[in-house]
Amino acid sequence: MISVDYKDKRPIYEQLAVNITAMALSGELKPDEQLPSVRQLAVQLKINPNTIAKAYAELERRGVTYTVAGKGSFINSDLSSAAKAQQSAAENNFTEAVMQARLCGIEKSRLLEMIGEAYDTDK
Amino acid sequence: MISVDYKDKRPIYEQLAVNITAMALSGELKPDEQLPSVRQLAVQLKINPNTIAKAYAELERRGVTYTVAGKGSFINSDLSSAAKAQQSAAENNFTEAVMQARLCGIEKSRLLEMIGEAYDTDK
DNA sequence: ACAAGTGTACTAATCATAATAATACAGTTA
DNA sequence: TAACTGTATTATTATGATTAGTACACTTGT
Repeated sequence: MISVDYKDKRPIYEQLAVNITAMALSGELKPDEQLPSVRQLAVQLKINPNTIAKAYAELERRGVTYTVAGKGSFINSDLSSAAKAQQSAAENNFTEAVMQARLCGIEKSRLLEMIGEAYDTDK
Repeated sequence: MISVDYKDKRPIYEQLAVNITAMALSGELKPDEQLPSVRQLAVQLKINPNTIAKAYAELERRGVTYTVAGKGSFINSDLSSAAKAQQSAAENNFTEAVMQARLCGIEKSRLLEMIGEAYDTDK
């Protein structure tokens, strides 16, 4: 389900874009499946339609969706570029986390331990 | 050297706090060593004294420094609480990065590879 | 043709945060 | 006493996110 977390410091439109991208990549949203309309989702989440529109514009810019004038926004069938971008971002994030941990004096063996746990966590 | 990066999206006062904390934990700043004065550092970095003051207040709140009225701010000799907080944050960040990577379909073996490289990087 | 729905565009107003600016104050030091 | 310390206060500016309201071109179903 598409949702928004107000405790999250990221802008709402960014949360929506990331959220929907994840749902598309996981298959929870199928290729060519139509997203809820801007106005409909705005009512559902009780936020401004312009914020939804901004998120949808971002999704199209990132290659996650395509737009048909007068019809709506749909999940792209080719998500390879979005998937690559996401993986690249995740790898950068991971590398940064490793270097940060090293600077804190965390041993490499400890990181290896943590991977074992974190990688198999449900969530 | 204490510095500020305007390309960084984090607030200046936060950058300063993190920067000085890292210098204290690495030993680049010794226990009981006096930090540059609010006004002096403001001139040096060409930013407002209030921004420095905010960073110094944060550092004291986080247990990195102590303040002597009329004298200045000094590095705390006991940095264990700050070190623990920093390590805890780094571990959380690392765990998040691992789970994000897994969600992107990155194999565990790939992460193990990347640790080998990232952990030994200079920077 | 018509009405209702789609995304998009535009301007304005509001709000929160960061940063600047200019003082002022209490304490310390020489 | 003079010059320095951190701190506090108030006001102002800048920026980004969000809200608000409106308008437009397009598609769909009647």
